Amino acid sequence: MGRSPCCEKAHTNKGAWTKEEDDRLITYIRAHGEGCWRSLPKAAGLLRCGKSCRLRWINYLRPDLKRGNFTEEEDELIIKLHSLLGNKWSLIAGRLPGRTDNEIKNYWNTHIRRKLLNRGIDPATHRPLNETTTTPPPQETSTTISFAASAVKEEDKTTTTTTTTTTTSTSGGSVGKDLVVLNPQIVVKESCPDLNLELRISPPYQNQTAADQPLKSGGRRLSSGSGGLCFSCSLGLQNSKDCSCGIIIAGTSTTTATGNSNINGYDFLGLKSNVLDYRGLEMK
DNA sequence: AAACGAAACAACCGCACAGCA
DNA sequence: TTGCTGTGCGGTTGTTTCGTT
Repeated sequence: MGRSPCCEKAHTNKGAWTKEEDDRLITYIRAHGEGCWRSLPKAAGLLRCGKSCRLRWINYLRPDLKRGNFTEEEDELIIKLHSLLGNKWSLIAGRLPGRTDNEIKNYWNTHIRRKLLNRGIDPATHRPLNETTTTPPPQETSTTISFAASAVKEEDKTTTTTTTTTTTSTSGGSVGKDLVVLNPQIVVKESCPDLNLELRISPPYQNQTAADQPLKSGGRRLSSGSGGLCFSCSLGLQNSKDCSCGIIIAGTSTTTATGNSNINGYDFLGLKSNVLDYRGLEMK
């Protein structure tokens, strides 16, 4: 028995959305909230596929979207994130408030790719173009963000650590990650100075926001950047006045409100001065 | 002003993942 | 354990807009 189609294609509109359709969708979601996309079109009186409604809402109708041109800071941030994450547009979007994965993907393909090529950089590998024939691209090798070196040093300082190394690989571009877990609340600071991409394994934080709640079902949402930290902290912006998770910084380590130690504190892209405004961002 | 090509943007499609019965 | 379902993601395609001749 095959899977039922997400919608009755014969009776659904396709193509550009009309103002009336947008209004219907907005009105319905304001009244009933997001979710249950399959049944939403019928309930909202829309002749659209549920997936289409979801896409329209997420990419264009959500009230927290930032429209308009990308800034130079956003450009550079996207480039850095792409060099580490590959074509993980949703993850990249998660670090750019008000931007959607689709928007970033399009922007990458139309602007940044060309920008990098003009700089003589291969947009796929982030290496100089004349190196790409001799050096395998990161997607296929271990452009692993190796945290092992710093982990060893950190390990010297503690006798109760366990080291877990995981490497993930995906078809679209892999992100190798040596994740060193010291205890359920501590992840060793990676040696990469620019980006805080740590994944935490920790008990649920009591003051979770809606965005930190687990998915009701399905999806591939990753938990990086959540796990009890506010978004400022997930970006390494613990000094930010916008920090809302109660992390107290002491030197190069932090202590959370629950008393757990945290390694942290480097200047994420030099953004401790809030070059980018991440206020109000919710991880998707 | 018209034709054409390139660029930019919007939307669709197929697949993968996670939750649940 | 397995299959179904709902949802999210990345790649691709279609459409519109802009610039040039």
